[in-house]
Amino acid sequence: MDDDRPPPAPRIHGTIARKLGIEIVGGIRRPGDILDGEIEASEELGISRTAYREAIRILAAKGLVESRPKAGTRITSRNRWNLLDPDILAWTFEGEPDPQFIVDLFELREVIEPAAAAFAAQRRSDQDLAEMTDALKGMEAFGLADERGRAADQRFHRAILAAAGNEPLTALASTVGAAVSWTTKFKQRRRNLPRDPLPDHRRVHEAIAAKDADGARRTMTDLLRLALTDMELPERE
Amino acid sequence: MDDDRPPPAPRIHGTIARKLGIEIVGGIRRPGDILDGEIEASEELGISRTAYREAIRILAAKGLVESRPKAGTRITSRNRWNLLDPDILAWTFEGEPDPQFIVDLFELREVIEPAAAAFAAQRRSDQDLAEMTDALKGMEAFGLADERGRAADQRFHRAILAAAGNEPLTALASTVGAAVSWTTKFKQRRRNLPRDPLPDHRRVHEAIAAKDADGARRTMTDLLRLALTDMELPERE
DNA sequence: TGTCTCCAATAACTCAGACATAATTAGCCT
DNA sequence: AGGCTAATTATGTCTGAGTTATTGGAGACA
Repeated sequence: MDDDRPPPAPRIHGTIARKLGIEIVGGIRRPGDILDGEIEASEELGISRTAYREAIRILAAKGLVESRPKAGTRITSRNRWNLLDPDILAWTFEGEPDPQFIVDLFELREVIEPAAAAFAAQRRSDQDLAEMTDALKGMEAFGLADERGRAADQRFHRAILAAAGNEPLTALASTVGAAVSWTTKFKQRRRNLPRDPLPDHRRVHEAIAAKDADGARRTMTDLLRLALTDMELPERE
Repeated sequence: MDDDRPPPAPRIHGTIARKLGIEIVGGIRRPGDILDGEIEASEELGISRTAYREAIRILAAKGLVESRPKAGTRITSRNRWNLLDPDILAWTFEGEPDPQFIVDLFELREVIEPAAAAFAAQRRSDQDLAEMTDALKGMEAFGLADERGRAADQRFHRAILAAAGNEPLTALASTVGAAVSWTTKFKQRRRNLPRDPLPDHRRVHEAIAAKDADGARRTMTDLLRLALTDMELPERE
């Protein structure tokens, strides 16, 4: 069910799409800007027009640009961007993301994950629970300072989303869940483990194990709120 | 701030991407399937390899396929698809979408929109409120049987999301909001206006106008729950 | 018999150059 | 001044050749 083959080797079109994508979400290139013509741009980059065009198609598919004959390829306004697209999210965190954006992302998590935890408490299978238990063990074994520990953290949250039994909701997991990982790395950068998040995770786990929907919602809300305050980001006025 | 230029004329690569995308999300082609080679496929479709390849790049950007030299282009497993991508959502509703999927979508709305309504009640500007008022008037004027009325309905929900002041949350609006429109059309198909949804909308509007966050959350929840029961879709067991 | 290394086949990838098409712009006419 | 028309131009499409990354199997070896 899960195709876990090694990712394809990086190709030119993907590389260029990534490069341009980072420049766009990073604000180097701004909405309304018109990119250089295909011939000029491809020569500038030392690649063929074909490869450059395919890169543009990728960006257009994600809503970052729109191109039309004669007018050229222009960067669309931000509200047209698919901010939840995994690639776009990853590109956003390649640069220095706007602190407000991170706050917004956490706010989104505070909306989604408690609800997902409640659903998970109601619908989880024993296998789902076993996956959560295993992930929790991984977090305990390595801690969040370790890369493997962070991976286990992500697995824990993904397992909850999966147990919620709602496909579109789970699709958010790959994006928001990825953001979790980036923000955690972000956090480590400025301070060493401000507080032990493991007890919070255990409480969520217990509630889901007991099929206590309200408890799961509440404990998950607590977990996220504390995680956010630990980030020491600007509060919303 | 909003680039509302006429959409570019349909091009071959977009058309083919759409066609293949519909076949994939519609289940005609299944995960794990390998598409025909570029030469064969492009000849079959009567187009050039270039156009076909660009179509594949679009699908790959949305996570539907993955291609590698020698191995070919294969359809990825569903959990890799960006189900929230506006195009994918639209393609899904081109065919007969799985009823369970629609239920999941409504469930997602019931998670997101009440929270958004609560934020909107706290953060709305007078201009935001004016937009909602205007949209509500549009709904009253035309009713949901009319295309313009449905457009006003969408505007109402979008205005709330926008007033919530959370960009990623708003990004969901273009997808979930679009789904609203499709499901409404879906509903009209089987029965003529089961119940007047306007009073529900007015109550949400009043709560947001009064900056009553809890009230906004509650009334929005009611609105969505009733809208779902009106769909007469299979309940989750 | 099973495992490993190497090699050849293959399909996607990249390139180059030409022609077609659709927006835009300027210019013309009314 | 306004609206139609045609030239301009950047993207779109096509063809055909050459390159590169996987793969699957042949052959060597334990």
